[in-house]
Amino acid sequence: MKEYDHKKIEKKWQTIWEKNGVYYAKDPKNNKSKKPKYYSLIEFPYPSGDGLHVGHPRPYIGMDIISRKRRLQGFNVLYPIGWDAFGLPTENYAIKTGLDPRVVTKKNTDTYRRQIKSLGISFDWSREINTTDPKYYKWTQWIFLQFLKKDLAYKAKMTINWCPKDKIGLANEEVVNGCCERCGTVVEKREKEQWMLAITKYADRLYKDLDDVDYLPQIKLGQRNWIGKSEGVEVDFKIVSARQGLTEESAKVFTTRPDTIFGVTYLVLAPEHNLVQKLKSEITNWDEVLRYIVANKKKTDVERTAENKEKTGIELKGIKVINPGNTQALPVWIADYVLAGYGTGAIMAVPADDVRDKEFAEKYKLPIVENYEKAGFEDYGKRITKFKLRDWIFSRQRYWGEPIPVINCEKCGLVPVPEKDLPVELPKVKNYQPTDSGESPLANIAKWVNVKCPQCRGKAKRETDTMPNWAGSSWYYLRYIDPNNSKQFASPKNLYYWSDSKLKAGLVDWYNGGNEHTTLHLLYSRFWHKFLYDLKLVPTNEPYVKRTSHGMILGEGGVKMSKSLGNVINPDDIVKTYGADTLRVYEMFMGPFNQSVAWSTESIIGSRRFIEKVWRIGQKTITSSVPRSVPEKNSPTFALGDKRTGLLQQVIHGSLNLSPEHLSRLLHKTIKKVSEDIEGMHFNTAISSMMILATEMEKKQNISIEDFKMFLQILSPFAPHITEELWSSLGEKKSINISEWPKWDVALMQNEEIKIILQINGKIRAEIFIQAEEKEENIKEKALKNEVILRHMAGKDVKRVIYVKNRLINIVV
RNA sequence: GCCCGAGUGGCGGAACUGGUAUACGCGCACGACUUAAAAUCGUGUCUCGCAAGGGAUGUGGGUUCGAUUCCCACCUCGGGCACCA
Repeated sequence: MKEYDHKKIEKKWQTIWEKNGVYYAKDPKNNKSKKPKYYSLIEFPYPSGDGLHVGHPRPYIGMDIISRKRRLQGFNVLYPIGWDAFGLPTENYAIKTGLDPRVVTKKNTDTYRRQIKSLGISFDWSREINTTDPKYYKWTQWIFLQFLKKDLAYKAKMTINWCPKDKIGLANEEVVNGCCERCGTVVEKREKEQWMLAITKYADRLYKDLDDVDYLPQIKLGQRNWIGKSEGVEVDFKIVSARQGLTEESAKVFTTRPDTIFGVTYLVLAPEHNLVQKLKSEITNWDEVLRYIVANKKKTDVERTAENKEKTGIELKGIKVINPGNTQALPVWIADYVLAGYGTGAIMAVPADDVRDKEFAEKYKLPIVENYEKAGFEDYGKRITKFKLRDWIFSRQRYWGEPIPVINCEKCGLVPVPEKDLPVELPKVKNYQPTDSGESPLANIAKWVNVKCPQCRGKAKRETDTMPNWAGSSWYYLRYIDPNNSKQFASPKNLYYWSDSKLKAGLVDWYNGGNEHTTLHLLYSRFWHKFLYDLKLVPTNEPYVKRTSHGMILGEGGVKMSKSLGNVINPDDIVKTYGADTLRVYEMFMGPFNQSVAWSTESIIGSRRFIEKVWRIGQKTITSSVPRSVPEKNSPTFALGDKRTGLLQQVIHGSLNLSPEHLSRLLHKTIKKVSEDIEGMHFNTAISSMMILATEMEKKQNISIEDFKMFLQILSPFAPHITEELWSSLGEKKSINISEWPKWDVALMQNEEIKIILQINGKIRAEIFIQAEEKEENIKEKALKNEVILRHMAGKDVKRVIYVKNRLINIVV
């Protein structure tokens, strides 16, 4: 018997697969097979310097199982990978070491590629992309220019987060609890011109079109919460001043509860509200008000949170507003609990019904009207829809990102870089540290910055801001479709081919990614896709037909795996000791795919034992085999996972030697279970059922080659190397990867006898066996005659007998 | 504070739309094989009880013939958002 040598087998097949290109997807021009297309996608990794840890491959393995199954089901599968390589860690590393980020990225992607390849994931490596490759980001810049053309990219003065120690502008994601993520210094606010993308123009569609896609419910909910749609009414409150009476001005208030208008006791404006400045001359306590506004503006995020969100405010004396509901004059306040950026920046306060208003009213002794009359929804204003979503701040003052392809001309203003001049390549610099002024390090490269204006040929300067690292990942799934196209980001022919046949529904058939990306990345890429759709550059309205997510792999003991905790497990070590197939099976077996699970090196051995068992059965089958078995009628039966009767237990533990019919029955049940479990990503239970089958196969003296091959096929997406090796040892000339997914035979699965549980008042007392087609009355009669049942029922009357088909009988006494 | 997810053996976890709770795996104990060890195989492994039988799915209620599953209240943990009117 041949020894199972995972190193030899895995290396052998990985080399053969790569040489033969078995996992290459076929594009329409070289595809004559008429196979339907299937596009499965994982979130392409950020290649960090630490290399892969065991958590990274989990989604790759999950989608690999889906992709491999699809190939066996006869699809032309596109399962690509690339690198989302722009970003902070590489840049920070460059600042620290002075190394060129390009060199660092090359080194990191080489490591990642080698590690991922060692796991036998069926990626189409011929389509590998890298967001930092000028040939790639040419098109990221090109799409930006299209946004600019449509006025969806614009510049605006924005308050940004500024780290005074690092002298650098921070993205919101880089601010943790009001402090700089890198050095922990309290972040200040600074006004700066920023590039913005008008995602809010798409808010309604991004919200509504979720109805048409197949995302997990919690993912849809995450998107909806983030977009934050609320339906309400805009109500006008006329302003009266003590000096001149009724004014021309009115305060517009947005409310989702216009019915509470009779409960309004005061009005609150955000301190930044422009009405405050407009009414300056009418406000009798202006000095005091101005002091409050200035003090409030100075506050950092840290101070605001540290104050435990105690609401503060000040009354605007000398002015009142008229409640359109009951013409009552109400006081007007400004307060920090009203946000300038949402709604109209003004609220009508109903302290009886709103906890925040109540808290404020109690603090400042404002009136509270309980038990007021409710109004109709639209009686005092017009219906309006408001979104929480803000426009996307699209510029970063960083080096390692796509340069924004715009030129600032003294005469012409902002001029887009002509498309023929793309890409605007990142120049090499000596120092990656940002400048004191908060500009990107690119601002220091005079040779690169100073250019001629493309319009007037006069003196001009390049935009030195770069794009956020969300940019390259907002459209990468489109580039895989045509990765080497130098004329377009992808050809219409390829785009059309890889789109869902129903069109509009989406393009990627199944996209799996992390929960942490279900808001931003998913929303951004949907936004870009819809924009490209409006330009008729992509054939579908949505990018992803289906979206699922995976849970993280945590370190031993359930804490996050991190370098600082020293609990990082490198997959290289596991592959070396146990093999890629074992690692794959273990990662899928350890727990539900969509939940976080703690790593346990101790438990891997179980998966390795299973793989070895498969190997032993394989060796046995190769040397001696029997023809395919046919089940006999009336043979004893059992169900998967049925332990109570002890029958399966006896089977598993060998005290009962299973007939070939049983094996066949169990095999077909397992085929069904595995086929269905893969679709629901219940990989753990799929493996469990194959373990049961393998245990039983090992008990058998002889297994038919046909049966064993079917087992290998359903196992192959999980453990591709060992199954390919055994498949070829059984004389197959073609790869198991292009064989046909086995179908379960319902006739072979059926049990002749069914076990029925007998309960009295819901308590289990006994069990009986019935024939598959037996009549209900007969079954009930049998149950009532059962010895154990009679004993328990002595002296009691039967009130009801409940029969659940093929399951149980409950006798109520 | 709000939203989402989750609480089941020593551990990771099973249980389809309310119908045999603890599948599968790890660990542990004992046994077989072995000079021995490893590997492998076998037996056992929620709990009380000699048994018949009873009790257990975070806690307390409810609905039901029957609840891990549905409803209400609460507790704990994980994740997200932070005054969104």
